[in-house]
Amino acid sequence: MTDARADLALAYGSDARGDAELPDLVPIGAPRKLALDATDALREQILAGGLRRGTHLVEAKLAARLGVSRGTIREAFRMLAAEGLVEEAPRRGAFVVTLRGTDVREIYDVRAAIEGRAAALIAGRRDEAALSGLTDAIERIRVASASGDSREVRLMDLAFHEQLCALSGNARLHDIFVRYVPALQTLLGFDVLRYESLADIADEHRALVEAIRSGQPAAAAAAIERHCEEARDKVAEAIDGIAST
Amino acid sequence: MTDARADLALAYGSDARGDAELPDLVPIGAPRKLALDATDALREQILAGGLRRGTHLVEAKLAARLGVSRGTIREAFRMLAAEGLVEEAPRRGAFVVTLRGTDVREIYDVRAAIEGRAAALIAGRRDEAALSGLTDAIERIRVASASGDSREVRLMDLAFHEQLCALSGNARLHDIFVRYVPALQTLLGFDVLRYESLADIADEHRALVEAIRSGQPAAAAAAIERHCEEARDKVAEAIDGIAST
DNA sequence: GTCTGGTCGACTGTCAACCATCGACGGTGT
DNA sequence: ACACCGTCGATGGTTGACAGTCGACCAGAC
Repeated sequence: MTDARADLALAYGSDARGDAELPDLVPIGAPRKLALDATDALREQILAGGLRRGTHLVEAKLAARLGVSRGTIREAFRMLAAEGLVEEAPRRGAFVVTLRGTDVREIYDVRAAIEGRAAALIAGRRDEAALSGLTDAIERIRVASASGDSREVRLMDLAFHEQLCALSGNARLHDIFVRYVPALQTLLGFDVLRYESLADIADEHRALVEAIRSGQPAAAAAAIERHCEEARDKVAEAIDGIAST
Repeated sequence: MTDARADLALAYGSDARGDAELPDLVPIGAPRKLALDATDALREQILAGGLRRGTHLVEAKLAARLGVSRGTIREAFRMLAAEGLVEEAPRRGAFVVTLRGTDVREIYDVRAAIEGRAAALIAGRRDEAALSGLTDAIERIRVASASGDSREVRLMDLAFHEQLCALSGNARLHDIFVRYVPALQTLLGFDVLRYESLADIADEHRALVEAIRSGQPAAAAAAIERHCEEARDKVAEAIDGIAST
């Protein structure tokens, strides 16, 4: 789980975080399990669109293709299921998740709950370090939007929100975020809805950080929640529009 | 996962819920997987205290004892890990979770986030059916407290909070609640902290429902959050007190 | 006496092969 | 058109085996 979290973090760019490693070699990477590699491979395929929504994932075939045993694939399925990328139907197998408008709405409401709380925690603590971490994240959004790369902007946007959860100091909040959100975000394909103006994004987030900086947990939470709810409504509407496929 | 949810619900007494089954045989239970049985068996053992915190769970031994194969046990481990009852250390195995004060605090903050939003959703929807469902749950708390059975009161208390999440209409909020909370609650042993007066519990929850009934999402959320935070501080303090073990 | 190095058993991670059973599909008979 | 039936593919679960690691123990070197 910890590994999955780290991977996802990397996946959308927080590798650039300011973790300035201490003097020498300290931690040594945790022993990597094969099942995790399999999970990554499958996740990548799904998110990249190589496996379309609703696809039936056949254990044996994937095992053969990835060169691992069925047991390992099963393990990967379970992790992906926990991330919400795959649904398992007893006796029928695993399927690439199909998202409906209600799913999107639900997940964004979870986001509102989780991120709102995270913001409140940081605000209540008047955590300067966290605030500067968030400011850095905004800077990365700004850079991305200056370059005009809309996909990168979305990644950095998402990274900002993950930072928020990570910096809350509550590992479980962060866990939940990582488990539910990035997958969804990527499934949506980065272009369900278009920004009016890329430049506005950074400003919008700056306002959020200001709300947190105010030191009033309730206000901070409210700001983030509103942010999530707006996104929820826009995205869900867009999805419902397409869902007629 | 759905099954696990149902089981946990049963585990703390919502079997008494008002689901009055329709006429005849309708649903037929979903095909039950062996791994789920194993999960239940282990969970029960852990929660009942048969397996003490920190115990190393050895795959082969458990497999033999439960009469299933190692693969099945592994699957069970992963589910328990998702519920937070077990920690998996790569190459070293699975261990019964050891809770510290910070863990408790984290989980109660997750509760505040989740339940706060659930309350806000119900309030915003002015959902009469949900309100009456919650009222029923309170009634069960009252009955339990009248009987003086403090353990039963705790179960019904927890059931109330699960109802809140379930009735929010957001399955994912409910999922998160079920995954994080009941296990913790039970791990705490039902008696980390004593109620001053059992009778107060029902009243306290009645106030929560009134806040929801007001129809103001923010107020409803705030009430629940405060409720959770108070519990958090009390319980965490109690745990830290004992932790010197 | 403590630190180093090696041995050994225990356990996990993974694989391959196998079986019973369930579900979906397609053909058949009515 | 519809219900029945048999086949085929896939899952759920088992067994047995094996390499790599971890942890503990033991013995010798500094």
